[in-house]
Amino acid sequence: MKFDDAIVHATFSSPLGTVLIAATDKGLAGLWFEGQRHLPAELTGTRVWPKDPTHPVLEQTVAQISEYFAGHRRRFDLALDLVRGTVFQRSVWQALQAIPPGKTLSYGEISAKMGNPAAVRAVGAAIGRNPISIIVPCHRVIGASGALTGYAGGLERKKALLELEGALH
Amino acid sequence: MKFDDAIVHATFSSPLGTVLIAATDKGLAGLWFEGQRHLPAELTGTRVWPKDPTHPVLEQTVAQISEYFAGHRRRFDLALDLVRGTVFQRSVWQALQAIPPGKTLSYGEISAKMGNPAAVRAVGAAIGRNPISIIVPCHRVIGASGALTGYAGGLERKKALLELEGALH
DNA sequence: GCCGACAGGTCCGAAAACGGCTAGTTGCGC
DNA sequence: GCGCAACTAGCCGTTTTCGGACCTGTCGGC
Repeated sequence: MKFDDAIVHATFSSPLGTVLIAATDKGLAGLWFEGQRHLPAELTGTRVWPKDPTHPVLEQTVAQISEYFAGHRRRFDLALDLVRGTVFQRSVWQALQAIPPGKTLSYGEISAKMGNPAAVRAVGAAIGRNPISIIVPCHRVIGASGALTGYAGGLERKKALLELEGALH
Repeated sequence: MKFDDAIVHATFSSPLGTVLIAATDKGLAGLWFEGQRHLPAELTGTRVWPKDPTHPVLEQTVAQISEYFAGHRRRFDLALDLVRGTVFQRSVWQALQAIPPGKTLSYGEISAKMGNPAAVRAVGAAIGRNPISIIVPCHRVIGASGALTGYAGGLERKKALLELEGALH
């Protein structure tokens, strides 16, 4: 995944560990947990983005995420910069945003809704590459059997997020 | 067991407890005691059949069963819809209808009559799935030793039915 | 470029488990 | 010896369970 536009980042701590966020002038471009998988190359490599905690989008993000973890917010109001990724991935991420808080869907239901029921594994792979955790709610997708099945940030975090939203039990 | 055709149901009370009956336009399709085993999924699940106590077949059934329990009737004159079930099950249910009231057969005798003497346990399993109790007289089949051995509606009911028909002692 | 791995799910066949049994064999007590 | 209970091992259709095969888009490695 490439980030050609001017991009800045910041970090803050959450109940689920340190969180790194990145934004362009178009909006929030990424939100990753510490140690999660499928991080963009810029985060693991030598080249880094400039740090700028005063960026308006990043400040809004920190505020809304804090409200979210405090249980005072369920939906987010943020400009998102989701230009990157393949056509297929973007359509998956778009489908994710249609899942309301407190509800879950299965990978199969997502692929069916996208008109390609057989692309279940591909959907799983694309969800795993979702750059904006929590806000693009990839954690609301679980296995058809009800098992949590996987999460780039670790199953513990997925479980915690779903419990926070009241989607379990 | 599937019930694809249009089907309606009704309930009535008998000396042996509440009875549920179901019918299609082809005839009586089911008669179950309250709480008996091997109920069709439609009765235990969320999906239910429409209720229609005025259905001709159901009215006839209620009338004839009442006469039966009053001791004024031994044979039934009803159209039966026994299309469902496997080939083997249907042949077993057919064999049951050949047992006259007041008489009993053993599971082994049934399987022998069907030309497959070794299929005794299979016969027992099929009899347990008989959808139309009383009228398809599964209660007239007892163990080779004379023991009642089993009944989906409970051994007490089996015993009561056989006593009513004068098949005991 | 080709290959293999994935945050899954469906289908199909094989295998095992499960019964409303029963004849045969023990192991008792008389 | 005899009778009776308890156990056993086959019997057979059905149901359930389980394991592969296959599908699909991307990405990382060769």
